[in-house]
Amino acid sequence: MFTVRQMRYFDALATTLHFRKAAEMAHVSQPALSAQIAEMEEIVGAQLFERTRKSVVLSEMGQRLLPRIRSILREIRSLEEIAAQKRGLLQARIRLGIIPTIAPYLVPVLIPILRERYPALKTELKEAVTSKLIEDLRSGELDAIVAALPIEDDMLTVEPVFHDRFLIATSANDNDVLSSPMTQDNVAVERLLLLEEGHCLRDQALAVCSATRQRQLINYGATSMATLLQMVSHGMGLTLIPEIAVRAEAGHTKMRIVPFADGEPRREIGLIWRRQSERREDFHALARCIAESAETLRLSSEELSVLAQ
Amino acid sequence: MFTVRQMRYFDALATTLHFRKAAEMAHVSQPALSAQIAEMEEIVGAQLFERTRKSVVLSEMGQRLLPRIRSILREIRSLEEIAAQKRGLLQARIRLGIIPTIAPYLVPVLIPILRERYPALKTELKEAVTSKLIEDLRSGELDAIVAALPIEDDMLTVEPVFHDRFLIATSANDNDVLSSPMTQDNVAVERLLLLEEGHCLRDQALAVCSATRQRQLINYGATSMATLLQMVSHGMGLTLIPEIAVRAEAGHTKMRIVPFADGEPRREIGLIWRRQSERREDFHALARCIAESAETLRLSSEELSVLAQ
DNA sequence: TAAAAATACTCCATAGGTATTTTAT
DNA sequence: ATAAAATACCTATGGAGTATTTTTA
Repeated sequence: MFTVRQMRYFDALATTLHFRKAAEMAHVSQPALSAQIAEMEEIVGAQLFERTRKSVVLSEMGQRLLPRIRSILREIRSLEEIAAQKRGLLQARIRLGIIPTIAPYLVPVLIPILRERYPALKTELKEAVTSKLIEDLRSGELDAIVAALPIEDDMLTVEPVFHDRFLIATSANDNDVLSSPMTQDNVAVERLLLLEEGHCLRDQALAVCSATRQRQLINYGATSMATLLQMVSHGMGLTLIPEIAVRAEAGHTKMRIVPFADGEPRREIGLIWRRQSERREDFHALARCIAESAETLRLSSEELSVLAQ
Repeated sequence: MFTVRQMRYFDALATTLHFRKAAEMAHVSQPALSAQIAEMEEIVGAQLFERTRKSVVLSEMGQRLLPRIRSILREIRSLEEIAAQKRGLLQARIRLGIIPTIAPYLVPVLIPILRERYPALKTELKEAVTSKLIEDLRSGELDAIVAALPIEDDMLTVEPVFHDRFLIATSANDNDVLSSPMTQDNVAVERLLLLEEGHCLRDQALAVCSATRQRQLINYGATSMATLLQMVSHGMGLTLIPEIAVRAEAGHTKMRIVPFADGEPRREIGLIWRRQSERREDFHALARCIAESAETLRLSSEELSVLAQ
């Protein structure tokens, strides 16, 4: 009979209706997936998918099997979670995804806290943009993710964990911000540097800085906060920096970092997991640790005044 | 995560609570099963079974997993059956178990009928005593079995298919049966030859021949109808022979075969499958073929009078 | 002809088997 | 001492990967 692996591949192919994409989703090569699908068809003695040049569609038999296989995979996932729920909180492995504008700042603080408080916990971390993380979360590749809200997904449960203020980062010899305090309206959009497409922070920055004048944008997407801030410190422009990133990034570069003069633009960071997950308690405990970690990254007014010089 | 195979082994071990027996039930060696259970425990990071010298018991984690795993295995079995239900009747593989006192006579007739009527059908046959067949049927190793009724099992559905008369077989030079026609009461129990323990026909023969005088039994169990009838034809005693066996067995041996003078003792043969099986239509079709096969094995009165000489 | 799936092949990890040891009563 | 499970060790197979061919719109 079918193996669990075969059913996973079947599910992927039924979802994508495309061998290469299904293989990608299943993290295997296309021939590996083809072989397993062929093996399944051999077993039932009938085609599961009808292939033509431009399309792959479920055969009648495939349609009959799909809901059952999905249901089995769901049950297996729930089995995994029950197995993970050892006695007690956070005693098992947790596979956590974190977006790139949080991970490098949060992780060095979070991990020691977890290690001290839950020594039996094994953490596996993955850094990727929100859309990729959500995909992996839904597929069961990850147990939970840390990302910026809002996230709307029927399959997922979202718990807000902390707020992260946006500040403005400019070159240290740039006096604009001192002469005329920056507001969300008067920020020099034509000098605004952004992360590359896909990062939620890029979109948030645009939303904050009255993105009506988007035509004037510098069309260069940095691949990480660190390179973005390198650019800023070399006088190439200015950018939004999340508060949690400041201490790590501002230390070794000559930058001026100031709050907005009007209001407090910020992003809300949440912990997200599959709705049917049986590990709610685990995730709540984890969320508390994350909130604590974020707290330690918050800047005091003394630090802020130094950075604004 | 677990493989289907591992879950099957887990189920077997949770059922038997004995590694060797579980391995037997799963048709693998004991170390193979041990290795897979160890692998599962490695995966969850906890013991699933607590082993002591005299007992294997489910751990707390094992208990938590067991119902889920059973449920997954049930779903997988149902998946198999849906897959087997190709369009149309008997188009798929059918794994059929038949008891040893039927198989050699029925199979040569049944197979050609099936091959002609359902050319797409793949049959896999297994011959074993009823208790073994029921075990394999329940475990999903077989799809259906042919055995003597009654069979009482909540998990199974029984369909009566045909009746099979019992006749008396004696050596050709044995004149007892001619001088005084045999009845179920006067049969010479002290000369009655039987199959070995485990065969239902042995018990039926005893029931037919007023088994009140069981002390006088010859304590020799033949391993098959053929050897039993060899013994009879060599004058070692007499035995009950099912009608379906007569033509095949009486041809090449010097035996006298006569009906009982009183009544018509007989066994009822049925087709049995798992209650939740989705292949009822397949099984009904198969039952019809079996009934037809049995019909062709029935003896005419002419044949009977020849055999009685 | 270009994209997609199938095929060919090689390699390695996994599961299986047999023989043997360890363990607990 | 004995029965049961674990371990050691070897083998075979299944599934993976890369490279390549076949297919069809």
